[in-house]
Amino acid sequence: MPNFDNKAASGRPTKKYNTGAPKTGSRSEGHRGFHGDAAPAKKRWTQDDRAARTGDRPASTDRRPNWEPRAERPTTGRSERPSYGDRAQRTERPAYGRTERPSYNDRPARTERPSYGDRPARTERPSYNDRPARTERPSYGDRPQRGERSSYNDRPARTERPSYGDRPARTERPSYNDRPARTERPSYGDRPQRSERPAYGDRPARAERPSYGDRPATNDRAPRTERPSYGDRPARSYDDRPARTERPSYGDRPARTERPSYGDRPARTERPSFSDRPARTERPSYGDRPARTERPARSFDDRAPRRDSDYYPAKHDTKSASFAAHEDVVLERLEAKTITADDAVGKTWKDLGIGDNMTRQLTAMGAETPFPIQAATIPDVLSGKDVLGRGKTGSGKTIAFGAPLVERLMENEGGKNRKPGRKPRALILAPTRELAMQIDRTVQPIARSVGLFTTTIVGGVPQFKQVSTLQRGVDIVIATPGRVEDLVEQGRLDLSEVMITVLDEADHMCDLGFLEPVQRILDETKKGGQKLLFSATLDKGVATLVNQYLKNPSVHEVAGEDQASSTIDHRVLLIEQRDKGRIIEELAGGEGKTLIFARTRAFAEQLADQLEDAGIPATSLHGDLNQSRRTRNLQLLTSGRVNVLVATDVAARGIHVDDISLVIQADAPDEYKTYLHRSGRTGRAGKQGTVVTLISRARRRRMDELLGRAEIKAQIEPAAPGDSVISTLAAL
DNA sequence: AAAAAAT
Repeated sequence: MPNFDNKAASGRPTKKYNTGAPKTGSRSEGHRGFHGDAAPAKKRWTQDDRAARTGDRPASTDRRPNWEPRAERPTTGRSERPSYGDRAQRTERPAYGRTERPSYNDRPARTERPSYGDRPARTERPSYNDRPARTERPSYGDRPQRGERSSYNDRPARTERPSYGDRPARTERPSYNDRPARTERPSYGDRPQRSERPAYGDRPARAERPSYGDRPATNDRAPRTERPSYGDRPARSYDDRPARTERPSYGDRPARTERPSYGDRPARTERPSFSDRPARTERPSYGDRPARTERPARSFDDRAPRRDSDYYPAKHDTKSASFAAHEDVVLERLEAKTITADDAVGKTWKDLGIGDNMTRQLTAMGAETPFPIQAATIPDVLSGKDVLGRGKTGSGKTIAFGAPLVERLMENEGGKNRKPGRKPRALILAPTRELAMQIDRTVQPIARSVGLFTTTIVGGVPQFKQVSTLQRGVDIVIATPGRVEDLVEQGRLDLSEVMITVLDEADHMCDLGFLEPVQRILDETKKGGQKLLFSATLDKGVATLVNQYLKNPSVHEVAGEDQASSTIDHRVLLIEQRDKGRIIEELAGGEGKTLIFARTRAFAEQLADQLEDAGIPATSLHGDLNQSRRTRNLQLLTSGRVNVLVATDVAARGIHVDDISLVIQADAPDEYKTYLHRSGRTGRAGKQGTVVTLISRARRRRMDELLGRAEIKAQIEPAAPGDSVISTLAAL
């Protein structure tokens, strides 16, 4: 059972409804609702009974959430007060609620949260706003799931669904009376950009408002320096400003985008992280950006040593002699402390410095003796050194950093710091939520065996549970970057005591889109803290972080564990594009568990649908699904209720599912590292696995080159639907 | 293109 389920079960009280009137018919004295022999026979209500009753008793009473005081309900009769019951039935209503994100209403009450007033405005950070809003993207989240249509438990919670058109206006509703009035509430740095918001239809008409038409243009306003700087002014939150209607209209000001943005103002030296980086739109986009070496150093990155342009060769510059030379240098560094599998033979956990309790736990988890990568890295981690660890997919990296990390926290703590609200002392970052949760499943029992606590801090899931766990006190945080940043900014996660930081899939965490958040997070951790970087494809791409944050790291990898010695059979099928669907159907129809990789979410979803239509139970995993569905769909494959999962690269790295016998790459990867990670989902723990990559003939050359980089020997052959090659592969 | 925060 996934541990986050454990937590859900052990943690906070669940919402209780129906706490009001006792039900009649209790059988014994002393129970509420006991009527003795006089108890009236239970009668089912007919439609007519119900209709007759609704006049004096609002039907929705019983569904009153317990936070809504009954006494404050409007006194108006039901007929005047539209209730939930008057809303159209589900099927009649328009398909709202596409996004299914936790709504405002699910979040902790405002008053429980710290003021947001003094944190930097959201617009200063590169945001996810750059990608199309969820509602603009095809959403697969709320469709009835393939094969699961019977259950409506998954539909969005009531409060998440819109269609509130006929509800009383916000201010008239009693339930929100106790929340601060708008002007008292903290600033919503995260609200949509002005230009995205609807017009201010409800503010006073212009003629009634003081006109600012004559006001000098923005640029003529008092120069910035004379005004309080947003950065260092003392908690002058937006709370202090006058209520909206009292404020001057901004209608005449230039549109926001024309005004000097926060991003333009000089960097705040006091608060280097979370604020100084350039706005995303100012940064070159991925497509346009020059090769790494040509990019100017990021403006906020002054501490980083200036990059030597030769040191980071362009990605595809294989023919350059200097590249080869440098790569050798880097590889040499990385291989400096290679150990062979033989070196680990006969080593015990105790030999490596792992204590008895943890050893018992590790043994119980099936890790009776250390794997080579664990034998290699654990002593150095325990000695407090920064470590780079490279072990092939499925070689046991999680325990390689997890076990010594827990051991170090133990030693460092001396059993003293178990106070509620203690700050976390270790942080493990992963690129996907599923991976973070999987790591927690491994690390949590190890930590618990010595009385330490972990929590996952990932997005896509309500914050509340995470925050209250943090408040209770946690020693190890296992997280994805976005939510960590969010909570840090909210002041609800303090990383200043983090003495060990692990980057799992470290090379990926250095890719565009991850690197800068990771840098900001690392900046929040304790100065001089230990850093551990692990990946199956650890390469020079991590040099940026290594130079910036690591001190004399020791580098470990395990020799003799290259792809050649792996248990994976690599096949490439040259196919006609139009045959792809058919061939995938034939391949996926086999007995064993099959994981199919598609390049886009839409294609992943389409393929899953297609397989279902062809009578092959399949499910999907990609970023267009809400988190509960992602978790569940992955669970469907793990549990074996479904044998085929179609995923984007969200599932490429780190995800462990037992006994995947076939990996199909419906779209070939662009990067050899992606190939290695995808194929690493099979052939785990010494088992046999097959990877089939479908390509068009036009891609043959690129594929050859990619396989060369991955150091993989694959059989490449043409194939068409119905060919025996395909059925042979499918049967495996 | 995907992923990582919501609204």
